[in-house]
Amino acid sequence: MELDERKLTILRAIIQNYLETGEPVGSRTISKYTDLNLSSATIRNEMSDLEEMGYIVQPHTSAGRIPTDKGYRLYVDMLMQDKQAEMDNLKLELNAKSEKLDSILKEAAKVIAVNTNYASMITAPRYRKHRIKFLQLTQVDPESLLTVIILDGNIVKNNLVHVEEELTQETLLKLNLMLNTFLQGLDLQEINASVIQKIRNESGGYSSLISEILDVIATSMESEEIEAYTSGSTNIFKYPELNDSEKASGLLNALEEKKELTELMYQEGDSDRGIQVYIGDESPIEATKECSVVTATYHIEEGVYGKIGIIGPRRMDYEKVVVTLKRLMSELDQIFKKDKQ
Amino acid sequence: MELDERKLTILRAIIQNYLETGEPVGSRTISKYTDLNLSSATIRNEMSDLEEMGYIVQPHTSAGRIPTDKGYRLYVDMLMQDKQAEMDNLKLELNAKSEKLDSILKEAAKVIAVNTNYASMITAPRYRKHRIKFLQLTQVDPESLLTVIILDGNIVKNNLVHVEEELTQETLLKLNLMLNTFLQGLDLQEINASVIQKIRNESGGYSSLISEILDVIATSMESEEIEAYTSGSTNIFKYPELNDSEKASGLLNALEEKKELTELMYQEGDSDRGIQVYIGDESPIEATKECSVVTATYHIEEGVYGKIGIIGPRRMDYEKVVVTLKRLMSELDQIFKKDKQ
DNA sequence: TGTTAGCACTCATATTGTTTGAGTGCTAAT
DNA sequence: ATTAGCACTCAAACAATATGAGTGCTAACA
Repeated sequence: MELDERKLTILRAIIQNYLETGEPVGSRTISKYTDLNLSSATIRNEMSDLEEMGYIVQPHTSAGRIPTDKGYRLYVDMLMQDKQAEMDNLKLELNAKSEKLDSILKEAAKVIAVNTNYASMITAPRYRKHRIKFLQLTQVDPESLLTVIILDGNIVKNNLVHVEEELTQETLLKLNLMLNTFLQGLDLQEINASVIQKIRNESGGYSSLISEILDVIATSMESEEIEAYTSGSTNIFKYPELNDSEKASGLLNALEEKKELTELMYQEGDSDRGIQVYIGDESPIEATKECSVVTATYHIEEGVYGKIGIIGPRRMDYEKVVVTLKRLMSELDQIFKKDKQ
Repeated sequence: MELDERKLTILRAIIQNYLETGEPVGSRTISKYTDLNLSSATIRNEMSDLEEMGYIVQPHTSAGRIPTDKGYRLYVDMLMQDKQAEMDNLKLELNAKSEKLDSILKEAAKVIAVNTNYASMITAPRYRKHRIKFLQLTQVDPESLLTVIILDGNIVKNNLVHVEEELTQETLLKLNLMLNTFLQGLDLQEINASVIQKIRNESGGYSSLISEILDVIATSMESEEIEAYTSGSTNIFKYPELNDSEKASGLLNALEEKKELTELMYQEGDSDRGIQVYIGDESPIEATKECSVVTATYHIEEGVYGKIGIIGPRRMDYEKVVVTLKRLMSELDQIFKKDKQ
C-alpha cells in the first residue's frame, strides 16, 4: 500500500487534532477539519489503511484513532525538513543579569519551561577534558586557605582547605607560582605521578598541604556529576496522560535525580549540533518511555557544549518546541560569543 | 467537659492508629488496641466526647474518627515534653566528603528524605548581615578579571568581570590592597556613598572598573534568594491523601520554587534553636495547608543559622521526624564545630 | 472506480440501583 | 459507670442499564 498525498494530509490532520485535544480523533472530525471535502466514510477507509500501515491505532474498538510512535516519527520528520519555521514573534525573555554560567543556565531552563509548558532540564557544558587555566591559593584567615581553580571555559571552582599554621605571604607567593608553573594547561590525566613528584620536590616541607590541595584540585576537575538544572517539572500535571501517580512520580523522580536524563541527553549520535527527538519507546531510558524528549545542543566553544532537554507528553507540540529550542540556542550562542570577545 | 487520663489514652490510641493506617479508626479497633479493657460501646461514648471537644472528627457519618489539627497539636505537644526520645539506633549516614557547605547541605537534605520518607528542604545559612572578610581581584586572562569575595562564615562568592585592557600586576596589587582596606568588615549597609567616594578617589582612572566591581560585590552580598536544596520530593506520592494531582502539583511546585517554603521556615518566633511543627492549617502558607511541616534550626556560629524542613502528610510520624531532625542537627553542629577549630 | 449514505455493531463512559459492612448513637439492662 | 443489643447511616463495591461516539461493511451512486 502506498502512502499517497491524501493519506499524508489525513495523518497530519489526525495528529494535529490529537496534539490539541488529547482525545482519540474520529473520522467525522477529520471530515470537517480538513479541506479535502471528503465524507467521513471515505476518511474511515483511509484511516483503516493508515492503521494497517502502523501509523495510527485505536485505543479500543469504537474509539477514534491516535498516532503511534511511528506516526509521530513521520510527522516530526516531515516537520523537521519542512519549513524552517518562522522563529519571529516568539520572544524569549532571557535576561541574564549576571554573567555567571549557572545563573544563565537556570534562567534558560526556566524560560523554556515557561514558554512551552513542558518540563525542562539543562546541563552545564561538558568539557572533554578540563584543563587548568589558572589557580590561586589565598590565606583567608589564620586557619584556612582558599583555593580558586579556573578551568578553561571560565569555570570557577573554589574550596577551603584547613591549615595548621598560617603561611607567610612569601610562601604563598612561592606556592602559587610553583603550582601554576607545573599545572597550568594540564588536564586531569596529565597530572600524573611524575608531575606530582616534581611539585613535591619543590614544595619544601609543605608536602601534606600540597597533597590536600592536589586532592581538592582532583575532585574539582573530576566533577563526574554534570551539573544540571531543571525547571517546570510540575508542568507535567497539565497533561492527563502523564497525570497518574505512577507515571508522574517516575518522571518527577528522574527530574529530581537528573542522572538518567543526563545520560539520555548525551546519547551517542549527536555530539554534533542539532535537535534530537525521542518519541516514547524510542527513548533508551525507562523513565521517559511514556513521553517525548527533545534535546538540543548549545556550544560555548570548540568541543565544549551543553545540552538542554524538554520533557513532555508524546503529543507534544513538536513544532513549537523545536522552534523555541532553536531560538534559545541562538540566544545562548549570542551570549557566549559576547562573553568571548 | 474534662480531658481526663482515659480520654487522653484513647485519643493517643486513635492518633497512633491513624498515623499507621491512614484510615479512620473505629471504636472496636480502639477497644482492642488499648489495654484499658473497655467495650467498644464505652469507647464510643468517649469518642463522642472527644469529638465534641474538637480533637477528632468523622469524615462522614458511619465512619471511624480521624484526628483534627487540634488533636494532632495536642499529641505533638505531649510528645515534645514527654520523653526526649531515644536517639540511638538511628544512624544517619551523613558522609560529608567535601567540606564545602553546599555539598554538606545537599547530603543532609538527602539523608533526611531517605530516612523519613518525606520530602525535605534545607536552606543555606542566612547571615543577619553579610560582612566582607576578604576580597581579591585576579587577572585570569587578558580580558577577564576574577573577583573572589569571602563573607564571614566562609561563604565564597566569585564572579568574572570583563575588562577592556589587561591590568598590570602592580595595578592589581594596588586595587586589591585598596579595596580590602576600605571594605573589610563592612556589611552592605555600610558600603555607603562616602566609602564609595573614598574608593573612587584612590582608584586613579579605573573608575568604571571600580563601579562594576562594587556592583558585583553588592549583588553577591544581597543574595536575596537564600539558597535551598530539596530532596525526596517524590516521596509525597507515597501518601494517598496527598496523591491527587491538585495537591501533589501544588506541593511539588512549592518545593521547586522554594521561595514560599523558605519564608515559612524563617517564620517569626523561632530565630532560636528548636523544632517547630506546623500542622495543616496552622501553616501560614497556602501550599502546605494540607500537610504538616516540621522545621529545625542548625547553627554555624553566633547569629548564623540555617533551617531544615520536613514536609509530609498531616499523619506524619512526628516522633520519628523529631528524633531524626535532632539527630541531624547534632551531627551538623558537630561538623561545623570541627570546621571552626 | 472512487465516493458516499445507511445501518448494524462495539465498547468506554455515565447513570442508576442494590448490596454489603463498618461504624455510629441510643436505650435498656447489668 | 459499663455494656449488650439494635436500629440507623452511608461510603464503597458491584451490577445492570442507558448513551453515544465511532467503526466496518454493503449497496447505491457519479
